[in-house]
Amino acid sequence: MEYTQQSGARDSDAPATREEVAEALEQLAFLAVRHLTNRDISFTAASTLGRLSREGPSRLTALAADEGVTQPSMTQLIQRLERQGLVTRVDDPHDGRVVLVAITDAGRELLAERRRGRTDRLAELLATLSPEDQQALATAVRAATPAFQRLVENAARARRSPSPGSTAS
Amino acid sequence: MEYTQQSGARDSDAPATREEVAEALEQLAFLAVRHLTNRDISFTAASTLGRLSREGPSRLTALAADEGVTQPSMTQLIQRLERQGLVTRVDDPHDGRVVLVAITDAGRELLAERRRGRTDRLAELLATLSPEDQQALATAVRAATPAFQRLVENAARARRSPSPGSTAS
DNA sequence: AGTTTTATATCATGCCTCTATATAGGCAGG
DNA sequence: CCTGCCTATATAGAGGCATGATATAAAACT
Repeated sequence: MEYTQQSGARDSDAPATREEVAEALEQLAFLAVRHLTNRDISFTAASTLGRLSREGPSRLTALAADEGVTQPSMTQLIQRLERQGLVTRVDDPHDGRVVLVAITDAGRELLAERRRGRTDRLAELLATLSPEDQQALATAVRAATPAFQRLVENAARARRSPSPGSTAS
Repeated sequence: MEYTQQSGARDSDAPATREEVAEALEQLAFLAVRHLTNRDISFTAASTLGRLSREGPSRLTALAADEGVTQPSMTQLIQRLERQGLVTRVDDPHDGRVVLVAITDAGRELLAERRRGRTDRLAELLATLSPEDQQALATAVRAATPAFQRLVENAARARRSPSPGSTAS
């Protein structure tokens, strides 16, 4: 419908190119991993805990599929988390093969703690910027959030049912 | 990097708060780690290769300090990278203790390949958005880039000389 | 010359993931 | 019922990636 914009020409007033967006995201990934990462548990561990927190008790295989790791990896991860008291495992009375994994209060507390830590560090970083820069970031974030939410949603969907051409290198 | 559901609709005319910016950056970071990460080599390995590419041959201890890992970790990492042909080690004629690590052509090619892969995946993701959303994201990225560059710069500086209150949880 | 500092290597350990394979419960067909 | 298949989870073995403690050798400093 409203595709009046898409011309082939690219002058200095043109919108950011795809490469530009890619560059920004790469820098952000770098920033995130370098300055926002806790080293207490792994990324997959934290992501799994978050999922258990949001979605409730789940099967091992479901978790493995959602997190994009193999089932044995998830078994080991859950064993470690259980050893740390962050999750518990309950047998499913309806199916003797199934183990349901649930987050514990300690697990929730760890999530909250990590979240606080990240937000605090981010606040420290933002505080190093001039008010104008802070304002610019805030405005850009507001403008981008709706589109970005959809992007994240699509990314999650794409992961659940990957298209044939997208092989992770 | 777990993000809980944004509860409560946000007043669309209110300015973005620091928490809002933090939230958005966290989500963005999550997306980047989750959907833009290659699993061929580790983050530290990729980051080290990138540094060697940008800054030329370096000492082991300098690399370890810059990447925030211990010297033995860097020694092992460099050994692996050398085994893979991505870096070479040269003795420093001026100092018999020193080993200078340099990236090889294969290393540069790997970096370029990873970059292409990320950009391609990002292009796939962006293509799932409406033209309006793509436009909104591109504009926001362009507007945020200068401030974000300074944020990254400050973050790197903060890492080199950490302030007393910022302990990684 | 002797001590200390610097640069790197080695060792033992633990996390995290993989592939391949094993066990065990559930479900059908005969 | 029991044989065979599918599904859910566990185990074994291997490798990458990080750690702390310690060793070795070269340089620097008394």
